[in-house]
Amino acid sequence: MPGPRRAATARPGRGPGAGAPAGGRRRASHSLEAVLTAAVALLDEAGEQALTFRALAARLGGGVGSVYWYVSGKDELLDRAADHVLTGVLADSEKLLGHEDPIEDLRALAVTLFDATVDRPWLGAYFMRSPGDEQPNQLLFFERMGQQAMRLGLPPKQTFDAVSAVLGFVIGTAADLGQQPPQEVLDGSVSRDDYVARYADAWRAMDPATYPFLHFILDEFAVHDDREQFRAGLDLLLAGLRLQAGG
Amino acid sequence: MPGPRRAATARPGRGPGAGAPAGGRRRASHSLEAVLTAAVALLDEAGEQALTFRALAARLGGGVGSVYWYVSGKDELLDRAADHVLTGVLADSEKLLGHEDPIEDLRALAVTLFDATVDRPWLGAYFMRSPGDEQPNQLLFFERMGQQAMRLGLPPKQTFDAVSAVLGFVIGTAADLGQQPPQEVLDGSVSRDDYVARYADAWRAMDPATYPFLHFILDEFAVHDDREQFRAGLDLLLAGLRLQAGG
DNA sequence: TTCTACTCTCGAACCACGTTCGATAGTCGA
DNA sequence: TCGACTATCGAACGTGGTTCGAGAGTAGAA
Repeated sequence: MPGPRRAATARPGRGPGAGAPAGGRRRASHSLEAVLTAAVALLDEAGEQALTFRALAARLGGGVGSVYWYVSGKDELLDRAADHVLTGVLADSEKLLGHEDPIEDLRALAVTLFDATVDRPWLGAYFMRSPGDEQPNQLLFFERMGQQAMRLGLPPKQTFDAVSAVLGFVIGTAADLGQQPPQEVLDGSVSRDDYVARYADAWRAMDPATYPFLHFILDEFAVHDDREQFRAGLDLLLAGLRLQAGG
Repeated sequence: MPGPRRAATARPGRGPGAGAPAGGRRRASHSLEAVLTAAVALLDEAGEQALTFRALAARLGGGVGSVYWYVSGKDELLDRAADHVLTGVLADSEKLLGHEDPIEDLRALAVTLFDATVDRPWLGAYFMRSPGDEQPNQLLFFERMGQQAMRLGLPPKQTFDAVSAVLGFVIGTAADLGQQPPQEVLDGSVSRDDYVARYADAWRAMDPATYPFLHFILDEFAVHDDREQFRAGLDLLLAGLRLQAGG
């Protein structure tokens, strides 16, 4: 077997990816950074199914086999790609902290994470995958949320439960959203509003006697905003937490 | 193309799958029911990756192509399989309703759904997938939860948000759990406790100064129970909801 | 300079899987 | 007996993950 699994340090040879040296050369030169950036680009542009080793190699201007020098397989590629974008999310979230109320900081972290995931449906499914060595930022995010939760002065168990709950809620809601757009919405051939409206119409046609709830919320569903709905749910959860913290 | 997409009624020909008629016959005889049952069995026994059309056909004692008469492809197979198990979950949950407090009913539904998913990690990822024609039970579950929520007397928007939040939380936490066991735990070669303990040890070795939260909850993490933790989070969410409902 | 060792690239080849398609068996009603 | 329709079957195709061995490029030792 080859010798992958190296640390994420810079390569010794040439400068990473982008810079093109003077003399023309045949063989392409990559780096973990370049591989992950290209992978994320593919993912963002056309979704999870678009990320294939062949497409990735083509984008890097190299051969399929080369990618395997940096990652052991597709699982690790996805894990690292997910963690790669988390780097930016983590950095953005730093600036939002510093409220006097720890729950406000918790809310800021949750919202930041959620917003990042709404724009990247593929993220949802992968950022809680086995928080091992390949996903340090995931662990860092967990830690960061925990630090805010600790300020509530609750015992370890309740603090742990609270952070897990918030994280689970963020991931669940985000993953949920990410799975819905089938294909037409991604293409732009059908707008999101039309897509939602189509569902609303289908519900409208169902029997109101057996589906009273569906009809009760029909009009709200037709105009609902995912981000706003997430915030509403988060507020409920945080209200419960505040209650538990006795304040 | 063949003529799939038929209603889920019984076949006319022979009795479904199991029963072996008198005269020996060459060709196998299936049914949507048999296909879904076999699919769920494969999924339960060895996880999502074990469900292949060839494995499924072999289990049914037939050819690969036959399965395509009942489902249009793998996506629909998964959707229908997920909805198939939901039938049972839905039935079980019926018995648990009838509390005077609607929030207790809501809790019962959430817990039932969660418990069903913990035992079937593959479910988590699939039961919120495009609630279209292929997943009637999903919609029914949504409706069922909504009916309880309506009893709180909140306006449509808040009722809708509340149900979405609870469902998102259940799915997120369940999916989260389902992804963790890598392979060793499924084989039984490594017990769940050992698996958790291994993580705890890894955390213990990290710098307490940069990871204060990790160390704060370490001991709790080592002995935590997933079901119990889910309930704790659900309680927070429902407490927030009760607050919103005004008592 | 030459040799050697190590890092990294490359793409053909292999294999598993989803899916298609045409052939064909079984069954029912005319 | 003859269609027409329902179902089954498996060879074959295309795609995508993964392996492997051959080699290019570079750095340091001899």
